Amino acid sequence: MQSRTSAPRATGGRPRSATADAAILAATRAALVELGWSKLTLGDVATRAGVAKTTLYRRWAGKNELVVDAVAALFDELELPDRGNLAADVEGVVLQFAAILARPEAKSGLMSVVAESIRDDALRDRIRSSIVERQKLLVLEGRARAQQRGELPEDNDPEAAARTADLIFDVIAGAVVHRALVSAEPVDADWTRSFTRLLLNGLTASATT
Amino acid sequence: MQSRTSAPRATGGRPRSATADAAILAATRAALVELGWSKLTLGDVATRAGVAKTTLYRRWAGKNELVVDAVAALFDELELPDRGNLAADVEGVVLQFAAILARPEAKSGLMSVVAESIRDDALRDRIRSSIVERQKLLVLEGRARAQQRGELPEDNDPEAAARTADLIFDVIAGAVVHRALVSAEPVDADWTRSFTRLLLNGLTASATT
Amino acid sequence: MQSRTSAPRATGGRPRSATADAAILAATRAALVELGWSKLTLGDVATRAGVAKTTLYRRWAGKNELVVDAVAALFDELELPDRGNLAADVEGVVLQFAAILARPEAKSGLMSVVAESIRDDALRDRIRSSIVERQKLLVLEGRARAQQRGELPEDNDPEAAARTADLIFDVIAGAVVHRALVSAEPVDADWTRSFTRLLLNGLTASATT
Amino acid sequence: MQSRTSAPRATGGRPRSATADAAILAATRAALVELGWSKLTLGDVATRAGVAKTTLYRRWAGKNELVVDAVAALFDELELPDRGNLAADVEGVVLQFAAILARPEAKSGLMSVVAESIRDDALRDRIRSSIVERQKLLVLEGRARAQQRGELPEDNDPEAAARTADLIFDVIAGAVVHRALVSAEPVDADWTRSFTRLLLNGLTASATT
DNA sequence: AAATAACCGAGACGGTACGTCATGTCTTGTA
DNA sequence: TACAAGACATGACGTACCGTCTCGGTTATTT
Repeated sequence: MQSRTSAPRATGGRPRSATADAAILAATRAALVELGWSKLTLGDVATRAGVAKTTLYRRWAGKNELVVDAVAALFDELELPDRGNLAADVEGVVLQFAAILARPEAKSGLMSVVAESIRDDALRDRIRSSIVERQKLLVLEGRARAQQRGELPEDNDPEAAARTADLIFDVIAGAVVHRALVSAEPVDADWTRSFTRLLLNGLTASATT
Repeated sequence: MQSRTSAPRATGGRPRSATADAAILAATRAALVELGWSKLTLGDVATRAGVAKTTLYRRWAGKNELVVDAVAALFDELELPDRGNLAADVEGVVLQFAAILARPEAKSGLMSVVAESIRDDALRDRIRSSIVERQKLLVLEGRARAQQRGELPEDNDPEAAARTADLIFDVIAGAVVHRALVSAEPVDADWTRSFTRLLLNGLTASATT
Repeated sequence: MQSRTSAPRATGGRPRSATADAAILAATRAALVELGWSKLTLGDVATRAGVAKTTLYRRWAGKNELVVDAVAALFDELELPDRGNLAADVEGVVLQFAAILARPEAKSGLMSVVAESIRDDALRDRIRSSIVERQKLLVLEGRARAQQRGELPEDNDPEAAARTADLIFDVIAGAVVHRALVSAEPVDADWTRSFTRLLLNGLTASATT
Repeated sequence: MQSRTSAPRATGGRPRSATADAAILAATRAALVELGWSKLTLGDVATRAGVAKTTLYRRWAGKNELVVDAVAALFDELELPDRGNLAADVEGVVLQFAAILARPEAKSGLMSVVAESIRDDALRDRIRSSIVERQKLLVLEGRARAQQRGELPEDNDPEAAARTADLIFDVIAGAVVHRALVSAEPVDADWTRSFTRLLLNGLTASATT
């Protein structure tokens, strides 16, 4: 969502085309759907967006950064409406997450940038800040809401609470991604219900153990 | 683990060098460590292996297939020694899996080929048969062992049992991979214990629900 | 002498390097001398010229076209100074032609492109327009001059005159090339005088026959 | 016409297949017609001849030598029947030579091997002995016959006679080849008659000059 | 209004890797 | 020992993209 050069133009000169960014990101997603990550070329994206290749390089450092931004936009729609109880909230976020993962532009792009991020710390940070943290916030928000409802106990030890939140996040995100992209099976209502039951039972039982 | 052309040479002609395969896979892993997936080139692998590029293309269709085979070999060492009880068994396999994922050749390779497999069904099958199914067998084996010990009830409904096994597998593999590669946090004894407690509590509680 | 894309760039974009063409053709001739046609590679020419291989392919379709242009440049120096009489003119052009053929870059290149042109009409046209026609013009010019001097009769039948010119041209060019490249004997003053006497005697005698 | 290893097999072992040589040369000519010199590959020739590539390399050093032999066989049929007078003899040999040059296997092969021979003395000797000298003999034979008939004077100076024969040979062969392969015009009866008149008039006039 | 400055399109540039092909050598098993 | 089959190391092929650069031209702000 953020162009490479975060600092706004200091002084005079022609301002950057406002529409170009959106066109480029849309073109990137379209190219991801048609070609997939590995066949996607920046020249092709530029052509699709009706933009010169140089314009593209002026705003993003490379393919990775561009695709992160293009995919991150898909996660803007993630939110956590209050469905009344913790189980329903979890099922809601799982299904929402799965719905995004089902879209081919997310499928093709997400795993590829994660793969690249393994050897590129800057890219990992970019992914974390624009995609992962946004998901994690939902977990924290859901827990706070459940604590307000009395479904979960208050945090006595903040550090332990953070560790638990990380664990839960890895379990949710990991399981859904693995189901959707590795096992390539649908994340449907049945699976979601079973998974949620497993997770919440584990949580409440662990809390008392 | 398996070259592209599985059928052995029918008739005459010089047989394929037996040592070449191993040299190529080793060179591929070395290149993965040094360069990562995206910078790895087949020409470089050929040079490292002391082999002609054509020899490489004669045996694998491309980079993806080669890397799958090279990475799959890492998972050969996965096994499930009987540690006496279910929790210990789960912790054992999680740590073992995490140990493999911690190796840079696995890190770089695994996610990349999974990302590519999204648009390539043949590749997905190859990954499934040579990597994923091998992991899943451990889950099934662990469950059978736990049932023998009386830690888990016998399967009444085989179909439901299969669904549950799939769920557990996605949760274990997904959580470990997400922790290790996305969150980039260590899968240490602490985390493993917490995760295992969550999983097993969830399982036993869900079974009675 | 002429790059593949004769039309100059219509609109914007970086202009083609002006010096590249000359550098490439010179490098081609140097490589012809050192390596000969069959060992000459475009990659090597590109390296010698300090130019990328793609630049080379952007301007010429392949080895044949490049070598034709490189060799054709050698024939730019062909001219027909007025030596006062027909015999001297013929001897002059024969010796000039032979001097070019004696240069190793011409030797290696000319026969090879002619050989290739047998199966490639476009190449034949290229050779004709940039090499052969230039030689033929000298024959026509020499005849016109001889007619002005009264050494040859005026043309009554233009068509017959054209046929005769073609014949003379094939005889001169063919004999010189065959002597120089097939027989591999020197085209020196003696041979040239004998050949010219044979040709001119044949011409004048035939005209009256 | 001659395999590389002229010495017959000295001792035991499986004898060379007698039919293989002929099959290979025929396959070479067929490939020349279909593909031309530059696209012809030894592997393809071997396949066409139903022969292993190694067999081919055992008998010829490479593409050049093979093609020379294959093309040379075409010139076996050159002969000089006595047509009664010198002009008819010359026209006969010109037309015969042109008929061979009109065959696509000769067109494609001859110029190419000549081009290669420029940088390869061994190849030049091979061409000379198996192709060029055979043509030159016809010139000498024709002259002897004309001298017997009284159409040409006897040789007083043998060295001068040899020089003249060389000149005539270069003129005939060069003109015909240039007409056929460079100008790409037909060597028909008209052209042959004109050329012969030019040549013989030049010869007789020069002799008296 | 003029000058300045950064943007824009187009496209050529030096490179790198691709996947294929041909060369000439070698290793098999069969005759 | 020669043969057919075919794998092998080597290295050129022509193509596609990479990321950079050089153009001529186009907006904006600053003087």
